[in-house]
Amino acid sequence: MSQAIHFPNSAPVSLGAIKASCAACSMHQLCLPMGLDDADINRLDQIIGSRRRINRDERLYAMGEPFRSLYAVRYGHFKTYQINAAGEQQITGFQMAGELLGMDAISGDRYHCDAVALEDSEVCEIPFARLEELFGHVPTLLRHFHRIMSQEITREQNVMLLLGNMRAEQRFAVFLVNLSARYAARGYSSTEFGLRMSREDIGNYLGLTIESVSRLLSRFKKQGWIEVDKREVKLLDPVKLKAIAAGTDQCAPMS
Amino acid sequence: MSQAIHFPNSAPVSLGAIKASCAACSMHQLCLPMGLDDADINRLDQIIGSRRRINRDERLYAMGEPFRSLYAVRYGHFKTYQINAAGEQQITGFQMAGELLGMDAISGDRYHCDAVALEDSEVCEIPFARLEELFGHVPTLLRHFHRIMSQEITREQNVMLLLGNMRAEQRFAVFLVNLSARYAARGYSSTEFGLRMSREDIGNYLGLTIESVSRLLSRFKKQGWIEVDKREVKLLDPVKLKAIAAGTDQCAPMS
DNA sequence: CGCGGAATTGAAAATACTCAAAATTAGTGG
DNA sequence: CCACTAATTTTGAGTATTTTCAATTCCGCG
Repeated sequence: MSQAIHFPNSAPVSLGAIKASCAACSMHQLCLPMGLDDADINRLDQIIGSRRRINRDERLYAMGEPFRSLYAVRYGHFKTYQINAAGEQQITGFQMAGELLGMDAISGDRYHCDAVALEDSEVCEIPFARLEELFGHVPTLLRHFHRIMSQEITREQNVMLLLGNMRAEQRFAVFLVNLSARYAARGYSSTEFGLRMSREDIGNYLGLTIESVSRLLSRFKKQGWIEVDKREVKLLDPVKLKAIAAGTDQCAPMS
Repeated sequence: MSQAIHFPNSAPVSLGAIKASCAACSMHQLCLPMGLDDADINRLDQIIGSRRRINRDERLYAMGEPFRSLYAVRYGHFKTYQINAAGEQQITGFQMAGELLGMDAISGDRYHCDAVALEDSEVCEIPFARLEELFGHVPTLLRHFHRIMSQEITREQNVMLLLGNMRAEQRFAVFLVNLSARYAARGYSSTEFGLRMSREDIGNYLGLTIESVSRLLSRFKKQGWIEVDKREVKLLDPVKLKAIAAGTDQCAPMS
């Protein structure tokens, strides 16, 4: 935890000023440069700031800080959460490599949530003012940026559906299936992965208590749908899990 | 309810091809043209399609339909909702004059939810392809568009917080206070307004049953916080309601 | 006047929460 | 590498909030 302290005025120099390169990045098919030709990728590269390393439990940005940059996750995992007046906290998402952070800040010039690394991670800083300049010259980039923002809107609508209409079992199945699909898209196993977040984080995200999450995990294990060892998870019956997640599962849920 | 029937293939011709005019629209300070100078408003006017009248219970667009246009509400109210594989429905928002519909469709070229009028309403059609062209010429417009999308993201994050962390009483207070603020911003009374949506819609939006909403309404009335007559609501103690909504209310909630 | 959708109210039931304690795991320093 | 401590997770029992089911009531409209 020694690096949990913030140095608001110190430049992010952990790795020197290593420029990020979209062209060379393994995530460029999922991230902002998706669909750009080489020339345009180079233009994007030129505006992208340095990489920045964020250690586990460190904050990338905090609610209320002035907004200057979006961040693309290079590797590692983040969580973003909101806190209201009463101190109630809601995790609004878990982000992994290739995903963009900070889009909720554009409207108010300040970040609207906190972003914290779940493990040692690295991000590319994307100064938003320069990105806006580039939009005028690279229409493809602008179009793709709109898609990404729109995707974030639909992602959140799906979470609203989850929180508003689903019971605990279904919520948890949706959570597992969603992680599975995202790892698959990144070339990782869709059936075996480590949960980067605590049970508490999962519960907060799903609108459940930590105890409920723990019970769910035990029950899914007992049913033979998953295997769990600490934070390592193995999906033994992905079809069943998908059915539960979709709400099309026939079998009555039992204790 | 005679208008509850849908005419999917009938052209929206109710008012002929009346062009919308942002400059003359009372909502232009809240809507897309916010902050544009007269010259730029004119350019926007030129691309904006005809007004379109949508009667109560009619659909403006349906999930899966190809996306071509955003819509700005001129007057009236809409609800947008999502349906998943199992037929579970979640209302993702209620939109009123000056608000934009369809931003969730940009990512996939198809609308991701249904939009239905809660009362006889009118929208301006904004062909998205032409709007994109205009972005290249009117940076102020582009910047404002990004703000609007970003605002939608934060709005949804707030709903996530509501659905994930709040009990029924607080959810309902948030709902009332939010409507109040939005009417105030439009020059209407912040303490007296009609609910355009059914109890069922409210419940669906807030992740509660219709019975719970009804009980909440009765309880708030009994406490002297509001007056209710059918769908007309009067906020008698806005301070108290705001405190409950913020979660900073001191008094223990009682039955 | 009567029908039908919408809303209210009551009682019973269920799901998930709270509180409490035990077990496991991770982190730290010797 | 081990021991110790703190943090996280699991499990159990009892409780509370909200849902479900059922029965009215209210209202708009033909």
